[in-house]
Amino acid sequence: MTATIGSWTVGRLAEEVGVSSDALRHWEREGLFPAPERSPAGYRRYGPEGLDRARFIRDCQRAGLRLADIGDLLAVRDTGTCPCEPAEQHLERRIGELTAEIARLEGLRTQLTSMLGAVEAGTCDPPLPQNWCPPKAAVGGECK
Amino acid sequence: MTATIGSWTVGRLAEEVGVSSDALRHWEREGLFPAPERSPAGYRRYGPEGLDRARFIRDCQRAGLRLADIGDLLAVRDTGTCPCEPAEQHLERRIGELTAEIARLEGLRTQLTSMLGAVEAGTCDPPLPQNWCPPKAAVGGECK
DNA sequence: CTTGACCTTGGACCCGGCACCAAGGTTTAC
DNA sequence: GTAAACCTTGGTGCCGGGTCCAAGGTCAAG
Repeated sequence: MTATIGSWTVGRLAEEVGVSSDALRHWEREGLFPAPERSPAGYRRYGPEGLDRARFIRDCQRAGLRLADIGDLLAVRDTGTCPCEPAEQHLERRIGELTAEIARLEGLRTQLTSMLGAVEAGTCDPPLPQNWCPPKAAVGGECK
Repeated sequence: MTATIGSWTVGRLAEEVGVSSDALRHWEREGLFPAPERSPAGYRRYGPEGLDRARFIRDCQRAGLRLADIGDLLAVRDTGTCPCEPAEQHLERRIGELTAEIARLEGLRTQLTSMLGAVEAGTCDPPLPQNWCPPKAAVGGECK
């Protein structure tokens, strides 16, 4: 309430939170940050709530949430209530995404590993790139 | 050698390989594909080697390699020798990347899972976003 | 008072891998 | 012969999350 002039400029706030001032301005443009008060000269002036908000965004980002999702959470949070319910949904969705992505990457890694094994063994035709070797020489694969 | 007019147009080749004709043209622009012969009217005409090449690129992509890497492999392949050695390096590098990424995602998932657990349990202050709850109400966290 | 470090704005650019567009020429199927 | 379905080119747009830039105003230390 008290418009205590906590008085952080973008740069200071950015440093405090550990992000770039460009990032802070970007968040503002994206609607995650309400337009802060300005100094007579037009400099952004943030109070403690700006610090809190920036940290919240940063933490959510570290949790792998996207800015749009964070915006959802902030909207709830700004009503004065906990964003726990929507957070739950976002977390669940994100966990699902992570699980799928991990599975995909693991499958890929398995594939690559077997390819690598084949390459090292000198048998370089069966794995996925069936045609490692140029078509002409494709017969007697004296590879490697 | 024999300039057999295999005669695939971009569209046909694209369909045959299972990619878009835009993708084929893109690959050409990116230097992965040599400029093909042209029909009198200027249409791209691909022979069997185009088919082979497109499939090679597609397969490498499926293996998670980037176009730039595939370009490296093709350069070797075009000398008439197997791209096995460079492929080995790319594969190893890529496997390393995958391993790192998988580890990162798993860490993230663990974190999110514990956050989710906390949210469900109603204890929503300790996990990463320390301040789920708006600062004012931060005291008696009757969350959820 | 000067120097240098900060701040302002809008916009362009980056990564990767295309997708989509317009405006026009060509080929093919009926 | 004509309409549909293809092809050509160069260009812009998209996703996400910013970064970097120029040109200029402001503020603090010495």
